[in-house]
Amino acid sequence: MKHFLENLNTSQLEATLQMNGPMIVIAGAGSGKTRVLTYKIAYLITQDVDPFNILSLTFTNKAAKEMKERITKIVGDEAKNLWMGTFHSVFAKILRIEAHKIGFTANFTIYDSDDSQKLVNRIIKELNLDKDIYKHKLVFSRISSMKNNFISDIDYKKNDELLFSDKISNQPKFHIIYSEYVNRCFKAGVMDFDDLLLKTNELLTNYPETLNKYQNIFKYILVDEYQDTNHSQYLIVKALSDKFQNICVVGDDAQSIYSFRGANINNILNFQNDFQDSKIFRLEQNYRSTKNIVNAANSLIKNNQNRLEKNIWTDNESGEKISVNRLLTDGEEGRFVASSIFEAKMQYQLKNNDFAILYRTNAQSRSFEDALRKKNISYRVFGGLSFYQRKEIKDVLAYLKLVVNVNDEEALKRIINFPPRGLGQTTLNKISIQSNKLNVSDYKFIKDFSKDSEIFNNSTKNKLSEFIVMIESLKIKNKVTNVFEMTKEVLKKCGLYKYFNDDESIDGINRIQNIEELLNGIKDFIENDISEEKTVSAFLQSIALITDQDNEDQDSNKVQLMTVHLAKGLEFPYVFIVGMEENLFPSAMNLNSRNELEEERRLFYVALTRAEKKVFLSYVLSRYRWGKLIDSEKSRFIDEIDSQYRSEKMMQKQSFTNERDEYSYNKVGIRFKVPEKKPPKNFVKVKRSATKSNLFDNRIIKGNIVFHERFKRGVVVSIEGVGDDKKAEIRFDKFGNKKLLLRFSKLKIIS
DNA sequence: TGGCGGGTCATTTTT
DNA sequence: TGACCCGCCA
Repeated sequence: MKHFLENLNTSQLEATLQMNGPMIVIAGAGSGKTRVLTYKIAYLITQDVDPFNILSLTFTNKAAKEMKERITKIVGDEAKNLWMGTFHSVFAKILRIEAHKIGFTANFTIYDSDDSQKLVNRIIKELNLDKDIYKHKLVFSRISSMKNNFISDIDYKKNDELLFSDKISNQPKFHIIYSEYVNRCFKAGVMDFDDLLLKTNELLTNYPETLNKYQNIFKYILVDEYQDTNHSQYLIVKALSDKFQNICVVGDDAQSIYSFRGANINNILNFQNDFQDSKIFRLEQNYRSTKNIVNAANSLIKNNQNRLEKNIWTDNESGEKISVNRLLTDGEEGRFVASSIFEAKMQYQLKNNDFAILYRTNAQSRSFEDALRKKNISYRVFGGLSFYQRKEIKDVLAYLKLVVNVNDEEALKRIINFPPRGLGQTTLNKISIQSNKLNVSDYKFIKDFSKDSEIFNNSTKNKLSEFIVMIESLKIKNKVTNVFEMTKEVLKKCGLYKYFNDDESIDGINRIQNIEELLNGIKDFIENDISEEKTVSAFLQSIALITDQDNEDQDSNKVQLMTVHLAKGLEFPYVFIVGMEENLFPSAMNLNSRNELEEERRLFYVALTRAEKKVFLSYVLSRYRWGKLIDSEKSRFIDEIDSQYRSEKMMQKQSFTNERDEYSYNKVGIRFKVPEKKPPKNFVKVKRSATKSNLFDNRIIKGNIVFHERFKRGVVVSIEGVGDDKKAEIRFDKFGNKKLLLRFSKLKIIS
């Protein structure tokens, strides 16, 4: 058998074999950086480095999982012992071990940004601050940015400069919100996403022996996507690697696109100054794209001043020039893309998933969805609400969180009156005031003090005590059973199942299905997850830091629609980059400084380099934004691509003006009449989707006998509506007549 | 207590 | 345009 290292080119091999000392791998798009990272770790293991001593940090759970699998294939099960994961998940694990040192218990729960924002919002209200001046979203993002820069609420109060800038921006009370937020999280025994990094830094700074312990564990540290690390992450990496200095970071400054979340491109630009005697490796051969695409991307990124010099090249074929297309409106843009996909599919026998449509903002997806649907091309929109962010799922999880950590304020607030049990806003306000006064959590106040309190009437006292009894009994049960049984118990005992079941609307049915999906997921966790623990706590930990991007049917044959940000790290044969207009891409909000504009340009660079075979750019002359038709002009980025790598086509003015899509166009841009519009058949729309459950079969016709997961067997009485609104009235054997929206109900046609 | 309607506000978002 | 939040009213 060929040795695994023989799969590498010279520069990849050099980077892989360099074991010790600080090193940086500057890896251009498509240059095999993941390969180097995996092989490097595999190589370390074959050189007798204990996997327990290797820490490998990635930016997504998916990336970590894939990398671990690939390493396992090379070195076997030893790979299971690697410390591999996202910054957040690895340090959450460590924080649980060390929790007592920083005043937490190992059972701390984690607030997602939704929880955090709600808390900030409540604090602003409680402090009687003007919500138009203190906008909770902005306040929270400032808190987040402070934490990411390792500025605690205490540091903040001492910093005259920051306090002064708050005065100038008319938000002098910001520091009060900040510290109240921090205190409330502490009292609730929760950490938010940023805390997982901030508290890790506090731990490593304040406890030298703990720092020493982890320095000795993590003898080798590898960081992927280093260009997107923030200051907090930088400090952690720096501290942990300080003893052995075996630090390897991999990244591409040209693909740094998350500065708005605190990522600091200077981390990668300054690496060589930060780490003395570091070695630098460059991966410059691109294996992904055609010469035209690589050269076009190079010519674009040259316009950035702030970058590391490199020369990306490829041995691949020249390929076609980048096609630049001007359309009249966003509607036409949609139809243009759909027709182009349709034609290319026919002409070259391509599949739907050979195509991706990338846009700057989620709101742009609509015109493409409409057009693809009309052309009967199935597609999938990525992004949007994830499964675990859905209301009904968060409700169930809130009960589980409360069982693990009764002090979790957001969890309690979420479910104390859900399903409704007569504990409304008035009661909650009273509880808040009292618990704040006594400086205890709401739960503790209700449990220990509400009985003797004069402020509640007897009926409220009874309801409160019933609630406490319910939670306490769940806690007892939780000691002896697993998360699956617990969830079923919660659904039954807390009235959730009944509540959702009583709702017979389409939404209600959909909710029940989501909850069943959750149960399936939990069952899967119990049966298949490698960790031995099957507790509620272990389950919550496993989902707290995941998004369900990877929860999808990967190989499904659909055109993929997503933002450019989401496309990072992916590749597609044919890529449409749409909305190439000033104020949209580059975004109007990032035109105020060179740094902002350069990030937009890097974003466009990322978009271009996703493509293997061909790139289509499009821009329109006027577009609907926020309900208004506004004039647009061509993005400056188009002209920044060297003209020898692009070919501009101006569509004839009339070519895409027909709203009803009776016309299409041929290769030279002349319109022709589409023979006849057929009703959509077999298309799939998964808008803002995250589950597989939204698939539906549009072939259903009157008279079909169908099977529904919940209502079992039934006969289709009638069909009404079209597209997304298509509904079927079905006479179920056991449940009577129901009208179901086909796009939600997983109906199987029996005959 | 919760349901409706009007006013407001709009990027990107691996955790 | 549409999603979301808040406040008013039943």
